[in-house]
Amino acid sequence: MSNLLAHLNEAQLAAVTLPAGHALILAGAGSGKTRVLTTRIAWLISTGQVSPQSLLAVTFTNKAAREMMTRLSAMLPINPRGMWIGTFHGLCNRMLRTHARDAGLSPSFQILDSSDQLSAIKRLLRAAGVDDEKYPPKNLQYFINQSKEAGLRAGAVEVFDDYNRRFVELYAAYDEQCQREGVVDFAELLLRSYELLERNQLLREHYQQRFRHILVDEFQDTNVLQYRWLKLLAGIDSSVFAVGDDDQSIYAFRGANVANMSSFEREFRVSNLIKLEQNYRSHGNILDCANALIEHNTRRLGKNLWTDAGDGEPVRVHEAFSDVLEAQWLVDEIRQLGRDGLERREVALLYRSNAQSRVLEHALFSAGIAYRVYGGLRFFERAEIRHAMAYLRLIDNPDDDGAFLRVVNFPARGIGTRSIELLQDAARRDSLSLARAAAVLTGGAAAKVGAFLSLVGRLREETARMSLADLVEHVVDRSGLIAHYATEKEGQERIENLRELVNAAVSFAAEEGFGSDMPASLGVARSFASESLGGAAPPPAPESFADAPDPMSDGALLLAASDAPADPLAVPQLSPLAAFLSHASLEAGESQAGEGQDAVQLMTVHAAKGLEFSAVFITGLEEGLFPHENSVAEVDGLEEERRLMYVAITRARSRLYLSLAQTRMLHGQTRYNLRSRFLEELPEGALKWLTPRVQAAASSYREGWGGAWEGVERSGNGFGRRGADNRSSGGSEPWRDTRRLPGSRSVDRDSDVGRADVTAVQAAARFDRGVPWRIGQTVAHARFGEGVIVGIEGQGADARVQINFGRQGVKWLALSVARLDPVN
DNA sequence: TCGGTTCAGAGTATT
DNA sequence: TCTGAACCGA
Repeated sequence: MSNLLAHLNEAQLAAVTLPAGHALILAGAGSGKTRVLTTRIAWLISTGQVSPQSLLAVTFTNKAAREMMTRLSAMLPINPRGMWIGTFHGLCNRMLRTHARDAGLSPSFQILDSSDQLSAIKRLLRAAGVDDEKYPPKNLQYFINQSKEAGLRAGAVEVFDDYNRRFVELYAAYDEQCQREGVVDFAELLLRSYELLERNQLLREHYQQRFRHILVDEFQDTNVLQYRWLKLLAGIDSSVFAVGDDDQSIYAFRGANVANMSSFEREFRVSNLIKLEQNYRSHGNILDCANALIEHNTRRLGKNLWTDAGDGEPVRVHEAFSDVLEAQWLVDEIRQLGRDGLERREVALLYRSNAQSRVLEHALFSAGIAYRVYGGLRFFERAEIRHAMAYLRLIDNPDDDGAFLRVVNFPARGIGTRSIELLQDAARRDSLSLARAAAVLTGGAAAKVGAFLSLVGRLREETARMSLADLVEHVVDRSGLIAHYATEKEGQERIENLRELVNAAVSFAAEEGFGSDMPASLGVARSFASESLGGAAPPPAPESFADAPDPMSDGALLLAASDAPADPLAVPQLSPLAAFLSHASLEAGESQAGEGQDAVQLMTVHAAKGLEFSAVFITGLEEGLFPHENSVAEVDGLEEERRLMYVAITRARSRLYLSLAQTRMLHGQTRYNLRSRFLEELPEGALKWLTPRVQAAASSYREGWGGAWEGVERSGNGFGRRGADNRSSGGSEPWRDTRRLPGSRSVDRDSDVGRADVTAVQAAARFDRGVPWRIGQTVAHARFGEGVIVGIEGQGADARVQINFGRQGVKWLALSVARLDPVN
């Protein structure tokens, strides 16, 4: 055990060995966060303070959960598989499977990923005859997920207008459809689990007493519902150990609520707050940049990274004329790093948005430098894999309409839209699944759909006693998918992927301890016989849960079973096939092969979170790009961008490069960007400019841009149609006022000044005329709260500003009336 | 049912 | 500029 705690610094040691009680660990970038978390678990177990069954650790990604388990099994002679370590969704899934009946679900419910969900919504809208122009499926999806993540069922969503009322109706209809089909979307996993605990006192108390220690990773990324779920799970005797970094909160846009950190501190009366500030990753100059930058944010919990590794090299800054030249410079620099002995995989190129990768890829490709781009299609998202999974889903559950529609005519069987529509009408009329409604069809359509159904039925029978791996292989071979792709020009890769799916099943079975003699459809969860999912007996609505928590229900018994450490099945009663299906939905798989390859790593800054590299290039440091123009108009948007920059900087171990381009091709237009304000926020002393640092930007930009600049001049003296002239504004450095403006100025060579240009220019003009507000500025209003100025119009007594108040909406306010106070 | 054309939109993303 | 989705004609 002393071994366990060796090499921990003082703060880490204190965190790891905290006595029971709630704790918040503010773990800076590179401060050994994961190490503290896993060592804490190992310490708790090895000192006998908690049994492995009485501990729950939750992360956001499967990768993080795996990492935790790997490290744990290296520290302790235990198998962490049976422990409650996993993602929020994974743990909720587990809980719902165990208590499916109490949760009003079939124990083998299937999980919809985002695109399954979107198809389900489109199907719903079509069935309901809803105008999808007026109610775009994507918007409804967003609405539903938002509501669920706020813990709101359709009945609980407040609406004030007809438009949103319709959304609520559709939300309710969507939930009904899911319930009917026995499927559950991601947000539902959490909400259902939350409701289960909330309504079932016995279950809640059981888990509250069971989980003495609850550990949460990346706490700053939790959303409202996840936080409430944790609150529900934590009993009087539980200790919640939350690890996070408010400065690395970069997921507000997908619902993360940093405020959970301070709520946690307050609501749990956290007495132990420990800051991990010693950084083991980066050299001093890099940390100086990170610290100085993040200082510009307000409302931080407060933290300062330090290292004893020395200053290291300066942070290099390079300003190129164009995006193409920026890429060219990167290539040269990467080559030089290679000559200095640095491996390719130790070099990362980071960018704010995916669109920026193309130029970089082009340059790397031309130079013959191996690279790997993160993101893109993941394994289980590939069309051929989705098709195969649909066959598997139908074998497991014939009532899965989504799966039915995906493959009823794939490979093509001559079943057209017409037949499908007939089928859907019948299904709706009699409240049947599509497969069950097929009986109503007549003629050729009946024969064709019948052939499909008997194919699925045959596959189900043939595989009934097969192991999971054999089943998957059988289905891949006999579904007709392989034969279909064999006829396609580029089908070979798809066939290989299908073979890979068989491999995935083999390793999944091995990991889960499914022997090759164990039938995959063990306890065949539902065949046509399972009426509970059909139309006849509707499953209990979630609202009815509270009725009957029978202390000796199946759930309670299963609970005991799952407590037994010897139980090889993490999830009782789930067939290997159903387990594989849920595994595939919860874990989309690797995005690309070739991970072991020695290649330069290209990714967005978001994707880089949690990673580290010897050399990091942060590219495109321009106003409008980074910070992104869309973010500047959002409440707290700029601060989130700054945190993003902070994350980017702290990825680097010894070498950090910052680069920008004066002109960039974006959306088919050449844009002329200003240098990112973030560069101005870094300490001069830590930087080394590789290109002349241009102080009086206007004059030398003019030289550098040549003709392009003249284009601007022609279109209106350089500052837009309204005639505001920077050179006549009288200031000694007129540019300084505009350079802080958000949005890049874009110029259409032939005609006129681009839209973004006009906005910036107008703002500049207003600024020059003494309107004391600028776009991007955060202001406070007595009634609407805080907002961000996104537009300025008019002058003097007529001046109006457009402000985005977030939830309160975007409003135009007359400056002569509204009282605004600057924030910051 | 497929293949070409047209059009809109273009920010970050895990489960 | 480029991509993906929607649409139309053969």
